[in-house]
Amino acid sequence: MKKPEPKKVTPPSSAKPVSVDPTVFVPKKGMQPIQLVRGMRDLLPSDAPYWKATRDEADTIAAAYGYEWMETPVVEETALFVRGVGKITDIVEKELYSWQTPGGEHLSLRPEGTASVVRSYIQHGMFNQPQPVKVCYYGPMFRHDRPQAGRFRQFYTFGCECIGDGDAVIDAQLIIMAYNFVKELGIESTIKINSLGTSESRANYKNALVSYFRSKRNKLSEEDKKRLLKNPLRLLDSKDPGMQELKAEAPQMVDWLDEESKAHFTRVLEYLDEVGVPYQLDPFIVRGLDYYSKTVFELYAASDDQELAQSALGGGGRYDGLMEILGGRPTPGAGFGLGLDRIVSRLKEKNLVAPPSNQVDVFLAQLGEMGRKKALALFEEFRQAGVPVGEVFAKASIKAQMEVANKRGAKWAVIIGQKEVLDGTAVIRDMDSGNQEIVDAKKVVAEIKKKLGQ
RNA sequence: GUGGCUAUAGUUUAAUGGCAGAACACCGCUCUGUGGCAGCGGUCGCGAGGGUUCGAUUCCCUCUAGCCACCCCA
Repeated sequence: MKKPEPKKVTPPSSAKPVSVDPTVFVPKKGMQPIQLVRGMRDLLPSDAPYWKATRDEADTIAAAYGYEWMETPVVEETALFVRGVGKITDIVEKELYSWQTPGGEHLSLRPEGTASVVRSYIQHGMFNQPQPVKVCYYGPMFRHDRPQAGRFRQFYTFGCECIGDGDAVIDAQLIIMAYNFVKELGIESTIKINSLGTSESRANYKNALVSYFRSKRNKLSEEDKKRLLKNPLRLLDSKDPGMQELKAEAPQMVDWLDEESKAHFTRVLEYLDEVGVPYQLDPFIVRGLDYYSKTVFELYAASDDQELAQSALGGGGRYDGLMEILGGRPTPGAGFGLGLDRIVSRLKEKNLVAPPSNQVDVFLAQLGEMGRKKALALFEEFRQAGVPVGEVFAKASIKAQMEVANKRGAKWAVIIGQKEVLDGTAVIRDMDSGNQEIVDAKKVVAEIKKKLGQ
């Protein structure tokens, strides 16, 4: 941890002695304002409706499929991710935000959600609950990747995990959920799906793959040679033009799947067919996290959306071995994570959500200190009566307040000035016609309710 | 992390080796207890640092950030 450098303050020599508190930051002229940290971003009020729509849909879909909300901390022991996600993965090797505390703990900001949920499942003995345990979460993840459009160092994920049952129907239903989530928001997507088999069959396949590519080693690019050593499965995803021919003749994962994984995969696909959720088999989907087994899938924005950068919206799969890796009893699990930043940016670009609105039907304006006091109290009356009212009490001039009332689309303005306070009345102005009527201050709320048809 | 492109007001942008302009937005006035329309006025800017030059927003270098491709994926 870096300690903040103490601020040095040197008083000008000619100045008369001034007592300067060195712990107080003294602003200087022409000082640069502090900027966002690289890869971070502000979610502004103008984006709020899009995030709200996304959040609401997440709640709706989770509830519909019987998933309960939970939240794990943003900070975890580094070991959780090293063991869970895998030591030899990009996420852990180069994208983890890690540090050591003064107390000597090795901590990291979470790069994904599954490892934490599984940790929590073990720690809170959730295996004693009816299985499977179905939970969802919604929150920020951190990866120290190079930022780009649609790729931030802090990004938001909606994830669902189903732990405690290994049936293929669970894999299928998770995929259906992810697909429906974006579909119901108005985004067409494509599912790419593959099976990695069990860790044994995957290991066998990996060996076959390595020996195949080793024999062609001289034809590999430098990047691919590295992959051969580190993560041979990723060779299948290489975009190196010279690789296409080699890839075509390479051993296929399907041929190395054990019988059980093969049957499992077939059932997943059958279930998807049954529901009519479209998918593409893609042997190159291998996922960048080590914990996956059997089913893996990724969700991409449909082709007409691909002019937008970063079309991958999310992904997931089965992780039957993860529980043991993290020290729990053998328990199957499966889940997915969806990138909300990317989903929100599509909602915006396609105008799928009503733009931000601060419209109100009724606006409360005041004049003079007495009027302001009365209006402040009247505002509370309206609020308790459940009538949304706009106000800018901070502005003194009636003119400025009427401007705001107009901007916010108010149909009626309620005006209280000195005179009204003394008379115990209020003015109700029809903003369309400009007609005004004077009513008893005690009856304003009822009167407005009547006008609103409530 | 590697390579490339870019950086002018809150936003979208124009021009220029010699005073940096516009539109929208914001604030105010015309209208001192009343909004929309109109007219007028105002605030705010060359990402940071260095170099070349009489003079740099403009040319060069470094840094920073964004974007694009790779790497990966959310």
